[in-house]
Amino acid sequence: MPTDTSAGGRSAGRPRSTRARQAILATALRLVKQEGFSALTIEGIAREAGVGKPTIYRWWPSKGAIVFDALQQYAQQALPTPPDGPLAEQLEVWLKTLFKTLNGDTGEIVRGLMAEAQRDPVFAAFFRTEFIFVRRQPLLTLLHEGIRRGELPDDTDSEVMADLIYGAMWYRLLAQHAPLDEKCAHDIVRTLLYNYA
Amino acid sequence: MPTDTSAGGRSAGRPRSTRARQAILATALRLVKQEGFSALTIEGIAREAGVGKPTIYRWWPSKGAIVFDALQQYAQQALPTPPDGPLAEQLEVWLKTLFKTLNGDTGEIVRGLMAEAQRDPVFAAFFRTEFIFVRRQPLLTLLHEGIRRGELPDDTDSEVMADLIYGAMWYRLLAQHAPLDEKCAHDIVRTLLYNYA
Amino acid sequence: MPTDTSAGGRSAGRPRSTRARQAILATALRLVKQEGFSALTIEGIAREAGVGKPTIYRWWPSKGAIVFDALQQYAQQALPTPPDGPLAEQLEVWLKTLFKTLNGDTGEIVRGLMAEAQRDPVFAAFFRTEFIFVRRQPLLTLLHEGIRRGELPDDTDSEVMADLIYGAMWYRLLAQHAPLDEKCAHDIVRTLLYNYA
Amino acid sequence: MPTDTSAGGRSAGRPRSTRARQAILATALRLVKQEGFSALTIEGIAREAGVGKPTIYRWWPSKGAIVFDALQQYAQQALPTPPDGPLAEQLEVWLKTLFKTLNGDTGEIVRGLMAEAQRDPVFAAFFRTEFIFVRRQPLLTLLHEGIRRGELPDDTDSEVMADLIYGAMWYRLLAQHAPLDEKCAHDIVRTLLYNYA
DNA sequence: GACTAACCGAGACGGTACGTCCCGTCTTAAG
DNA sequence: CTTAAGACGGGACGTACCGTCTCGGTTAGTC
Repeated sequence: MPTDTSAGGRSAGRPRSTRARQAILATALRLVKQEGFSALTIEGIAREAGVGKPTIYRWWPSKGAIVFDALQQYAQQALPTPPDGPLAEQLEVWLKTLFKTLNGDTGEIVRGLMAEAQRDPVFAAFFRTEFIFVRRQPLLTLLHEGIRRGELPDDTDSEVMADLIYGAMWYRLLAQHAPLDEKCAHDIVRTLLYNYA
Repeated sequence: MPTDTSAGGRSAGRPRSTRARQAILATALRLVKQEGFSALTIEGIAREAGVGKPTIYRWWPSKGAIVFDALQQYAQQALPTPPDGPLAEQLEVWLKTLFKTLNGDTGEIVRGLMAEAQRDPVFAAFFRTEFIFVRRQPLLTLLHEGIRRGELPDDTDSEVMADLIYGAMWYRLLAQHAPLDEKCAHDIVRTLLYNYA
Repeated sequence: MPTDTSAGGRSAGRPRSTRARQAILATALRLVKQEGFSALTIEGIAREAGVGKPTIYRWWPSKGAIVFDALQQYAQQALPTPPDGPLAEQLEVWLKTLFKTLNGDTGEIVRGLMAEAQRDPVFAAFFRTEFIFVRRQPLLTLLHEGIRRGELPDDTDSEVMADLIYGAMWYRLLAQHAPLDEKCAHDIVRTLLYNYA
Repeated sequence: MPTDTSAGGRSAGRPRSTRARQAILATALRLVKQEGFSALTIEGIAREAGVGKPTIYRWWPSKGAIVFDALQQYAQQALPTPPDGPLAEQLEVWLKTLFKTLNGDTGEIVRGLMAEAQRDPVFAAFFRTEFIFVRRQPLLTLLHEGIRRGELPDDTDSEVMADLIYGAMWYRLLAQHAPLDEKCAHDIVRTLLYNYA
């Protein structure tokens, strides 16, 4: 999280152990996949990673922060921008890719992070800034370009549009009342862009 | 949750104490308001309610179940069906009422319940059935009638429409990146029903 | 302890810092007075003295060794030999002086050192040699002279006599069941030398 | 320590587990013999005794308190009063018995307790009352009777006499500069009662 | 009106994890 | 070659809750 591994202006002292950092992140990732986010404990990570607990607390303030970092490494490649084309098509492609990654360990992890944000206000702020807003941006860009190209009305509120799209995703992810499949991606776009499609 | 207060087919013995049940729910509600969902503990409820821990475990399987029951008592009246009128208007009124209740203790509680559902699969199933689906129903009804009245295209997928609407709500509630205010309610409806408004 | 401050046969390199040594001993003394021996930590000394932990470990093997050195500096002047006179009088004067120094920080430190010796056999050996035996010597000398002068029977076992005198002191110091005051000094001498006084 | 195992006026609740209490004391005793007092940890006792840490903390405030209780069970029989006879003889017999028990595990334990008393003022008070004073009493009684019988001068200060005797014992026990053997017992008595022996 | 079964409060139990402190060792750059 | 700095693996600390258990004591029905 504030895991500044770059030496920065540091002048003296033993440098931070890369081995420890990697072991912690890898172990956290492994355990969260195996046992689920809520069964993950800092004690457990330390034990399995062969690392002292204080080493973890020195660098991460909470379980959520560790898992967030682990996830960044795990799925570091940003979602690819969809190829040029009609907005509806771009959105659909983009959503299908997104949903695919969420139908696996990533989905489970992301659900856990959102749950953690409900119980830890400090992590919530971090999560909002570093996850929610970061992931919203490409979608907003896509929408803005759609507006510019005249595929959406000039007065479209792209923020609300983004809330509708990402909202549907989170809702299905968290409530698990329906799958995040290709049909879902298609239907969302079709419903939102009905009269433009 | 399985809070079967009716004696059922039980034959004899001391009946369940109403006092204990009420004390537990009231205390849970008070504590969750005071300290937040994640600070709530069964131990704490028992202590403050003057009740033995086993009495709680006898009747509720988890913290989430208690809070769910407490919430049902607290806000038992269902959201009133909006008066007849154009769908866009009905939706907007309905959303505004809904958002108003979520900007308070109820919002905090509901966030906690959703977070709890991420960590407890048993509670998740219960929550989905008794909360998610139950709350979706009135919205679906509203949408179906809109379709019937020709205010929405015949082939509108009301399920996806509900996902978009409720999704936006949950997304803002959980990510807290923007408020659930009257403008939000208005914008959601306007964006979704753009060409019909 | 093995605080060999003389450069010895060392050949080159940065010489040992006098500043560090003095800072460590002074800080240790200050902290042990402020917080007590058992609250003293090497980490704390390093922090307060502005010194690296390894610097401490390089020169002292244990907490006890540091405090011992600090005490030596603090109360370096040996107890003055009492003026000539009857043995009983000499002993009483000597004990009164001794007890006075023990009713203060020195007492607390010495108690801590003895406690430390119970848990660290290496320090125990050092403490026995450098403290216990060193402090016994003047008393034994006094007793030997008393015997020589005929104030004690020829066959007096001065070792046991020293055990009785120092034993009473340690016992009161450690068990704290009675004060180490002037009356105590007087009574010890009177009781031991009853028929000679 | 306040280990009131008797039910007392208790009215409700699961009764204290005798098994747990015995396992804790037995394990503590075993470990203190094996590893020494300072290597003993509450965590270790809990682990080896198959007991939860909180169960220990519920009943004993500190490591010292546990070991004290364990010692009481281990060596519960009081030192037998020596048979009638001349005071010197009684004292010598009594001391020899006492020293014998201290040349073994008991001595190690008692040393640890005294060291613990130096670092924990609460335990120190307890130890003084329940150990120091309790053990002094029989010695004082012996001395009083000696005075009554005229074997010691009427104005003998039995408290100081007790300090000398017990002091020598503690001094040798803690400083380990000389053994607590039969010769020592004999010499102490002979030196103290020189002109009466 | 006694019986009796299920309930109640209380609270101890074996556990697990928490987050902190300090240990003694190590690895740096600076002097 | 020492120093200040500070990270490291490790281990114990004392606390909070977990969910289970075992009590003695109510409290209705049912016999």
